[in-house]
Amino acid sequence: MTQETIYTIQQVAEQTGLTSYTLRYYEDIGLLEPIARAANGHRRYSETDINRIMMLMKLRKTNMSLDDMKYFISLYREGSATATERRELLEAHRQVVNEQIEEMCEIRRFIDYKIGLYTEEEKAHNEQHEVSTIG
Amino acid sequence: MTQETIYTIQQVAEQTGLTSYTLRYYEDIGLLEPIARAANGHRRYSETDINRIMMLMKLRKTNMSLDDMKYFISLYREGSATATERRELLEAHRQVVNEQIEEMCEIRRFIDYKIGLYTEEEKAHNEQHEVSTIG
DNA sequence: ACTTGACTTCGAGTCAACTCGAAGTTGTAA
DNA sequence: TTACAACTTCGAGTTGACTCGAAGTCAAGT
Repeated sequence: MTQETIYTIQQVAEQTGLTSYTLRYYEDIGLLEPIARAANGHRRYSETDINRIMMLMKLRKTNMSLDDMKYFISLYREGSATATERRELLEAHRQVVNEQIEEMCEIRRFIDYKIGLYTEEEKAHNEQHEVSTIG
Repeated sequence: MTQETIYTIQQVAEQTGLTSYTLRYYEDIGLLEPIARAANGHRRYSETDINRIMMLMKLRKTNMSLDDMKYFISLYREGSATATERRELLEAHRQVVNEQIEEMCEIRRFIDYKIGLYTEEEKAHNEQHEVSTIG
């Protein structure tokens, strides 16, 4: 039995960037398994818990809702029988992520175009300024 | 003076995918200029209005807040003197968008990795199933 | 003349996702 | 032993971004 490193809620907050409020909230709504407790009742997070949190953060950052994440986690709890459905869910989500990336790239091109226009506008403005300085 | 095409709020809603509620809301909070009115007081959107809306939607989709968009628009109203600041804002936002894209791509790789694991898990599960079927 | 339907304003309500505060407990440090 | 900080639970409050409904106006169609 290997001795697993454990973390306090504050340590996890620092590591993940989530607040302790959010960590308790995620546990309350069932996104995290009930976290192990020290003798005094304080939470003690394992590496496994941290991994789960990291995974949730990745899904969150790609705009998956907490409800959808809850559903995914519920499948996870049901064990290996749900592996196919989980894979299908992930595949669907990958598609969503792909579309988001594609859209962002398109918008980036738009922003580049806009920046180009502004650069011209500034040039015009500066020339205007030059004239009024000269004239 | 060229005759510009004009649109009703419903037409704009259909074109943009925003609701008429949202269009009025954006105007209320100052993201859009006061929209021109027909004799009966109904809004009549110009191509210029539509372009502004499209731009706002792009910024929104890249997670710019309404408050930040309001600030950008306020600079826009102040005219060509603010061109430099607007360009700088857009450049900063492009950076934000770049980081979002980068992060999304990273998460996509993670999802791909996870899908790989599930595919293996499914294989194991199926072999297990085979054994119990045979046994 | 009258109904229908799309609009108008304005204030209030909703929703997701946190975020916080009060009141109480516990372990360490002065 | 007493102060202090970090935790605990639980319910309530906040924020951002809409979303809606009530009450009224107006033009067009029957």
